[in-house]
Order: sequence, then C-alpha cells, then structure tokens
Amino acid sequence: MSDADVELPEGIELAWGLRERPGKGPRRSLTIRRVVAAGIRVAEADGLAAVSMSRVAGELGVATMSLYRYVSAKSDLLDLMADAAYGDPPAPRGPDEGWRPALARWALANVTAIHRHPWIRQVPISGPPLGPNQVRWMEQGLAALRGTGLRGIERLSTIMLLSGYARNWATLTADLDEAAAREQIDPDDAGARYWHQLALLTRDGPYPAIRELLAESAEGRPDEVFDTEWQFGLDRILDGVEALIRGRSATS
Amino acid sequence: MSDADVELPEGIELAWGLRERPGKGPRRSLTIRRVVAAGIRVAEADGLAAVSMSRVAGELGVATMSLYRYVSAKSDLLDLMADAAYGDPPAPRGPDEGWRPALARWALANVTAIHRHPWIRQVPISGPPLGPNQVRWMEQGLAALRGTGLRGIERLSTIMLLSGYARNWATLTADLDEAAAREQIDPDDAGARYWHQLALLTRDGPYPAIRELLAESAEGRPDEVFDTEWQFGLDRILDGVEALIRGRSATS
DNA sequence: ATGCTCTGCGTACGTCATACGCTGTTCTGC
DNA sequence: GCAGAACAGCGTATGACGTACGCAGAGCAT
Repeated sequence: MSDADVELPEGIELAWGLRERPGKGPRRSLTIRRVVAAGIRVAEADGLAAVSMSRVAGELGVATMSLYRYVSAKSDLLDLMADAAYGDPPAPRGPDEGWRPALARWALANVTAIHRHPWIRQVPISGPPLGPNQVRWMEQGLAALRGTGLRGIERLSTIMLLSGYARNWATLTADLDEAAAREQIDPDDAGARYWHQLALLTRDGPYPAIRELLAESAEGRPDEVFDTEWQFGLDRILDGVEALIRGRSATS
Repeated sequence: MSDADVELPEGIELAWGLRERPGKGPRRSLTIRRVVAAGIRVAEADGLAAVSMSRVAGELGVATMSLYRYVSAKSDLLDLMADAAYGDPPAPRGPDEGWRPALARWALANVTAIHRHPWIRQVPISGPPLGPNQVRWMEQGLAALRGTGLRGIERLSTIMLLSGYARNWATLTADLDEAAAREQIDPDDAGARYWHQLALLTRDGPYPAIRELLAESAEGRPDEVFDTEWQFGLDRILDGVEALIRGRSATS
C-alpha cells in the first residue's frame, strides 16, 4: 500500500490545514479556526447542546449555511472543536524525570483538559485519534515511555489505557458536579447522595457485597472517596506497568 | 439524613418498578418493559440514531405521545434501554475461583455486552450506576474481590477502573469495525489503515516517538495489535491490583 | 348516577441539520 | 483588457424531531 492510496477523512485534512485553497473565487471572509473558536465559545457559555449551526453562525455574524463552506457537517465541527479544546499537551518528560512521574503528569493533564472544557465529554468520539492536538498528546505520552524496554505496541496500549482512564474519571466527576450544580447542592454532597441512593435500592435483595461496601464506607468520610479514587486507579495502572518493565529488564 | 430525604431520579424509580399505579383511570395498554423492548428492537435494527419517539411508538402500534405516559423524556428511555441491554451479569465467582480470573471474566463480559449491543456506547451516561442491571453487575464485580483484604472503597475503585477500561476498549474496537463495514473493507485492515494514516500525518514534524512506534510495529503484523491490546491492558490493571493485595497481606 | 382521575392521542410549535440553487466576486487564460 | 470558469455567501425550503397542551372517553370511588 503506497502513500497515495491512503485517504484521510475530510475533517482530518481540514484540521491539519492540508486542504489547498485554489484561489479562484472570491476571498473567504472566515477561517476554519474562527469557526471552531466560535463553536467553542458557544459550548463554553451554554453547553454543547447550545452548539447549533445557526447559533455558531450568529456568533460570527454570517448566515447559517455559510458555515458549510468551511465544514462538511456538524459532526466535523464538533471533532475540530474537541481537538482544539485539548490544547497543548503537558511539558515533555524532563531529562531527570522518570517515566512514572512523567506519565502521571500526562494522565492528570488529560483530566485537567476535560475539566477545563466539560462539554468535551459529550462530543461523540468518531474514531482513533488523528487530530493535530490528539497526535501531539500521543507523541508526549509515548515519549514518556522511551527507554523502558517496552515494545512499541505496549507503549501505545499503555497510554491508551491511561487516557481512557483519565477520560472516564473526568467524565464521572464532571457528571456528579453538574448534577450537584443543577440541584443546587454542595458538590461534596453529590457523592454522599449517591451512596444513600444506592443504599436505598439495595436494602432488600441479593446485594451482600454492595451492602458490605456501604457499611464499611459509612464509617469513614464518604465524601473523600472521589478525591482519592483518581490516585488509586492511577497507581494501580502504573504499578502494573512497572511490574512489566521490571520483569523485562530482569530477564534481558 | 434519613431515608425519606433521599430522592431517586424518576427514571430510576421506573426501572426498579417502584412507581405505584393508582388504579384509578383506564387500564394501561402498554408496560414500560414493552416500550423499552421496542426501543431496543429499533436500535438493534437501525442504530441508535433511528430511535425516535415516533419510530418506537410505531413499533408498538400506538401514537407518539402515548409513550410519554410511560417515560418522562427520551433520555429516560435511552437510560432504561442501556440498562436493560446489559442483561444478566456473568456467573458469580465460583468457590474454587480466584479473584483474578473472576475479575477477568467480569471485565470480558462487559466487553461482550457492549459488542452485542453496539448502540449502547452512544447512549450518553447520565450519572453513576443506579439501574437495576448496573447494580447487579456492580454486585458481581465487588463479590469477586471479597476476601482480598482490599478496603471497600478500593474494591469499588477497582471495578470502576475495569468497567471503564472495558467500555473504552469495546468502544474503540466497535468504532473501527463500523468504519470498516461502512467503507466495505476488511475489518482486519481497519487497524492497518489507521497506522498508514498516522504515518502520513507524522512523516514530517516533531513526532519522533510516534515514528519510532510506527517503524517498530511495521516489522510485525500490525493487524494483530488490536487482538492482544485488550489482554495487555487487562493484565496491567490486574497486575497492579495484585501488587496491592500482596503488599497488604504481607504487612498484616 | 356522579364526579374525579388517569389514559391514549391529535394538534401544534419551535428547533434543527442540511440540500439546492442563485447572485455576485475573483482569478486565469487569452 | 476580457470571457469564462470556479468559488463565496446565503435565502429558501424540506423533513424530521422532541415535546407542551388539552380533549374525549374509560374506569373507579362515592
């Protein structure tokens, strides 16, 4: 398969600026970047549901249909918005930094990016990462694992595992926070309310393991659960990776 | 906070059958279960995008607005559909089964459930798990970790970590398969095409780690990547959990 | 019988994505 | 300079969608 056979999705070519403007017709009054920025502005202000083509067009002072000269469909716009909102990846692994703290920083940066633009989690993922910023994030993640003895595929799987975990965790906490804000209760109580709801549903019935869990966590402060949970999952993953790396260097 | 203060979302009460029918008016011609089953039938046949209120109503031979006597909004219906589609959790941990194979079975069952109903991944998650089947799955997952010395919160975090990983992986593979089917190419080539696309985009530019990865995986068979990736991530997580459990039992 | 409550549902409204085609602008080739 | 092609902006129109509202009739309590 030669390079010429490889076709890139239209949205991806747009994002990378690989579309040539033939310079034939009238000058364009907008740029893709401005359209995407307007979409992000709307999402930031009123949520992803408010991002309609007409609303974005209004933000730019153009007619709705004009946007379709820059984007082939709304889903394209959403993909471009999500990629742009991720922004710059975290700083690359420093010369004296181990792979583990570097990966921890990278994973936390994933969470921060989603929390900074909570609407990102509602953008349906359209496939494997190909956007410019997603690729840059991937590069930094892979670079953190250089020199560990891991095979290429294993390095990739590791950062996919971490970014997936970060996305899940960021989504869960953002959902809880939004539900709390919507019902005007303290964000710290949102987790506690979940425990109460779960306890109510499992009071009768075949749920011994859940009841055991609830009884146990009732002794402690359940509100601190979601603070330490991130670190717990992260440590488990990194411990597993570390075990593999150590096993590799021992046998080689 | 007493139990009376705890309010359940309407959709959750519906799913658990906690709504009392006062028996005053005319007999109902439908049940929530039948409405949900009709929605699932539509999703199974033509995808989640085809699930409109009018389409589901047509499937049942009733008018569109009749559905709103059983469901307060479309999002409620989607939540109920997703919960129902998960179905029964896997068999509980057997008496001679270790926590690790039991958890591996549980995680794989998550993947299978999503692959069996691929539209599940497009249903927006509306909060922490409270649906009847989700709670039953949680129960089985927690039960697999009994007697490991892990704290309650840690058991919960572990199964959240695993279910999140399973969902991510199932989503990624299902996306690739659907893209392949849409463009009439062999599913095995879908992964290979991604590598080519990535190589094309990173040929020039500051992507040394990605190029290193591509060069390395070009030697092997890149199509086997996605087969082994699931096992890799799963093993990393379980290794990390095992390290914690071993450390616990050593110090106690 | 009478009145109340709940069911099914017809109608209507506002919103949305986007297909189509027209008008006017700009560049290319002569 | 000029003809013609290619392209930009966008007005109009279409069909689908979620769902608010209110009405007619069914079944129960009195």
